[in-house]
Amino acid sequence: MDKTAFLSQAEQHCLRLGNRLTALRRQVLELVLGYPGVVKAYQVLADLQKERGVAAPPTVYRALDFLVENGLLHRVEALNGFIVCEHFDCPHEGLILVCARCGGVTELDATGPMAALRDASAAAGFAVAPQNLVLTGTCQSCQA
Amino acid sequence: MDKTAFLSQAEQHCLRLGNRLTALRRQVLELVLGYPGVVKAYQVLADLQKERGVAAPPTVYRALDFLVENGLLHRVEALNGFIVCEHFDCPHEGLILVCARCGGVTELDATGPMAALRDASAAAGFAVAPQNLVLTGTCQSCQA
DNA sequence: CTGGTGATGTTATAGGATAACATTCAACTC
DNA sequence: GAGTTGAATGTTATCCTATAACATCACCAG
Ligand SMILES: [Zn+2]
Ligand SMILES: [Zn+2]
Ligand SMILES: [Zn+2]
Ligand SMILES: [Zn+2]
Repeated sequence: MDKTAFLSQAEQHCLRLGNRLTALRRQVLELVLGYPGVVKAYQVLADLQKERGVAAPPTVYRALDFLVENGLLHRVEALNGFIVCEHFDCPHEGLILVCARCGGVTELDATGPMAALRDASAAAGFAVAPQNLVLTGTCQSCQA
Repeated sequence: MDKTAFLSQAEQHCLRLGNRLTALRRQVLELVLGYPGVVKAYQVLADLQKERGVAAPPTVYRALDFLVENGLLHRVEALNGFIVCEHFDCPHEGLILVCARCGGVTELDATGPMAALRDASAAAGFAVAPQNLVLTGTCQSCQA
């Protein structure tokens, strides 16, 4: 999907959820889209400052939080970063693989393994909520 | 296992790995043991300062890193915290279940499910690094 | 116009982690 | 015992990440 189409669909997606993809939020999403993999909040902030002149942390954090809440981004806790979700329109439990060396990201279907995790947790009385799984490691091209 | 026995076994465990559980490291481990769930580095730092008078962040971070490397603690990335590993003597990867309602934490051995995830990822050319899995959900007592 | 609501701007600070260098300690050699 | 070496710890400073608190603005309904 090309960038323009993605942004357009993202806007529709937000509307369906009853939220607005404002100019600022759209700009932030566009900046994140400019990276192949994981982006950090302060990186986006720096980019935003180049385009707008001024911007403070809360500006970018609020936009990023909005995008995460609306399913357009995933937060990668282990790396203090964010990645674009390529298929925000279909509800999914993705397996997100993040390369620790190049920052590249791959999403796999993890239905089977997730079910196994859910079963193991249920046996301990714990109800696992729907969520994405983020694993770090090394991608194919970074394996020496 | 009671605290003294745990510390004693932890010391033996480190020795087997060719490392030393020094007084400082032991003290930090003891402080973490004092908490039922997730502890943060700066909380440990504060405790350490109460007991020693002075202590700086690197002191506690180095000790925590050592304990993680030796399998006595797990780092919970998503929460910027650490938990004690109750079964450090058998190699495993933790499945850490965090209750969204009460904040309680349970650790399961996720070696099996992790192997499944690793296989699925390997099929995509991705080498998953050893790590803990953090899942959110609802614990038994919080399920109404 | 006016009040209310959501979004954004602004300032300041809290919270988490590490770099770089100095010092001390334990163990091993001579 | 003195000297040497590498690991561990102390110390200072700084960077990165994230949010609190409050002010302002844009928009729309009444
Ligand atoms: Zn996704
Ligand atoms: Zn890579
Ligand atoms: Zn464990
Ligand atoms: Zn609970």
